[in-house]
Amino acid sequence: MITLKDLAATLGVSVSTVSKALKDSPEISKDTIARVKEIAKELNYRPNTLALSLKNRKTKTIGVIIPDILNVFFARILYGIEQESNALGYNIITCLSNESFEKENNSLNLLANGSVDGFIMSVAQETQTNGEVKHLKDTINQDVPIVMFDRVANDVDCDKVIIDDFNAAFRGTEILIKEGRKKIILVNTLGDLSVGKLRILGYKKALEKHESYKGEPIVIDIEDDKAILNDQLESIIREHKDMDGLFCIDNVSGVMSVNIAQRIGKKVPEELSVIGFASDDISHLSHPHLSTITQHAEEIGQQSVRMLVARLESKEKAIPTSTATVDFTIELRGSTLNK
Amino acid sequence: MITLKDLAATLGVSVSTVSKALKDSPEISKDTIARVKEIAKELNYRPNTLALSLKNRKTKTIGVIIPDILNVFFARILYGIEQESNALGYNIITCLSNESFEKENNSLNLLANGSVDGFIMSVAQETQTNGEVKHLKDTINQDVPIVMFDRVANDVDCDKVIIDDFNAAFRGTEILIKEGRKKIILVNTLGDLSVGKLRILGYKKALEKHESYKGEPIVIDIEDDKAILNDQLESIIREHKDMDGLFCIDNVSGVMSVNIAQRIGKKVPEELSVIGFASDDISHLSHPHLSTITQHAEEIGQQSVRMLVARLESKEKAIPTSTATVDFTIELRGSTLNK
DNA sequence: ATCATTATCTTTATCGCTATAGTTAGATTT
DNA sequence: AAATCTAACTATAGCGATAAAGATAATGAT
Repeated sequence: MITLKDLAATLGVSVSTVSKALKDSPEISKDTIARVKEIAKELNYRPNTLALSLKNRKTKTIGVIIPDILNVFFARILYGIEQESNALGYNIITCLSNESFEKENNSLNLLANGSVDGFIMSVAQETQTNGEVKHLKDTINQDVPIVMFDRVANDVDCDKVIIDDFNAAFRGTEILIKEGRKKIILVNTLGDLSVGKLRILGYKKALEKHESYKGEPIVIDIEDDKAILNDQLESIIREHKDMDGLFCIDNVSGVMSVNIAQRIGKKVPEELSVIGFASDDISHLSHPHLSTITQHAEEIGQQSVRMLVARLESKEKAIPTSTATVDFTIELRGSTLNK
Repeated sequence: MITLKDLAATLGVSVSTVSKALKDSPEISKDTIARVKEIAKELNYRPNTLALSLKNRKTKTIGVIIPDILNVFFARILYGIEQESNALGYNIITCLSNESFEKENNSLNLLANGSVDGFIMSVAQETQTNGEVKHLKDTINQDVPIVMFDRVANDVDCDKVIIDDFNAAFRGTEILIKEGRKKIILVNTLGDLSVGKLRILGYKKALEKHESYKGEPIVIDIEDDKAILNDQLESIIREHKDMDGLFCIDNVSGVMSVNIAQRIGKKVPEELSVIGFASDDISHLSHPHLSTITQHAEEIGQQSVRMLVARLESKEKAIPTSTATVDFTIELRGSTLNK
């Protein structure tokens, strides 16, 4: 690695002259500036970011903690985070918590010591289930700001970026109701994640609000294990012969359900209308294509970065925290009647 | 942020005493060690990684450059990289090149100045198409080692981790031949990526080798654009009425093809046998499920980390580079006759 | 009692960089 | 010609941490 010292030695001047020359300081003669820059280019000098970070007490680096990178929703968010970070001159250090509290905690501790200027994260499932928040609060108290997205801890005061899951599910359910469906079932693959709970609430609220709908809400919890997902869904579809509306709140079970229903002779959308949540393009993998409530995952990532950077670069230190809501869109395809 | 200096001030001792105490140095009395540790814990002291990296001239950080994080294959590899890095005590800085040479180049330049100890990367499509290698060689010449995975630059001398794509395609094609298929078509969605070329070669070689197969190889290039993939595939299936074997070399078109064929009345696997490449679980999204050549993506990531860390931590500086081949497995499901 | 030895700390230098505070020699002022 | 100024540098300190070298007092050896 080439350092200022090396350049100084080659040129026979002092280190500080080189440093200043590279910054076009008026203290240095044009001639020297030119010579320094030439040799710097020739030797391919690159300032050591570490040293700069140490000196400036900021790293221009964001720590990102993703619960599950194999989930396309999160992959897309990471994509958005990376894009926007880059645009604003920041790098990202990515950590994957794999839904584990311990890994999440480790990552925070490991990086909250000057390695990153702040965090962007979605809370791990385990953390959320156990209601752990101390590690999050501690980090913030050490003056390392956190922006949470999607899965947020309500009792932690920090910037947040969320989808209006309640409303999204409400609107999605309404579509089925307005088709005149009589028995609309919600299949929950999200366990007790905050977003899942909100979606279930939205679904229930919609059924409640529309007097035309006579039935009770039916929420069926199943496991999000790809090996058995198919079988679980098939059982549900076979058992509930009179089900004519199906609301799936993840991004795989909807596609599967359409395919299963078609195969076992339950016509979609005539006999069964299906709507799902989506953050990727697999809606094309069912026939008919799945109607979805589409989350703008990249936008969530971008927005998170913007909020964090705004805080990091703001002059006043104590801007109040805020929560941004990113829009969703409803994309109707062949699995519902509406077109 | 709490520093050694802070601890030293609180305790009324020197900075180096604190430093040594925290490392249980025999130079420091047990009593002092205890006092130091106690206050360090109380104030939640965490050593500044930046300062350590600067001092030690190593960062325990790996730069990872991923061409396309929305591709599940790469997401899985990242997953493997993160896991193994973590296990070996390394952090990762993730950059997404989005298949662009410029972004790839920028990332290398930005980090190859002491910010990372080495890189793990897959070459961007643009880089590969244009045959750019200078930036890669430059980085290595600056003593920042690179491990390339999957898409590798043949004329760069560095550690590599690959799938034996040629052999994988060869074996996959053989399965169709042995079923007695008479017209086996390969659909290429990978443009001129190195891995695509190898797979096509393997396919051709298999047809050539088996004298029982009379036809010529047919390679159809289509675009990997999700919006039109469906239509493109449907056209192919409709046009080639006598096609009875279909080899898809990415991880989506196979699933789509099975679904399309079934829908338009071409029975799978009786009239058309389909096999695809896969790195994820979408094979379950077709009916019958897609038979696949499965890449062990996580393993590729893990292996890459192991090779890089071995080089970084080796005493001798000039270990010769090597290329590791990660196994694939052939998983036969319902889209082929074999069971 | 004198010198060497320990135990236990402190000082200093260094990693690469920058900001601040010197230091020259030559030009300008009076 | 002495005093002042300015252009163009150099030296120093500090970011946080550590290793090497130095310091000091108490202990032990002879």
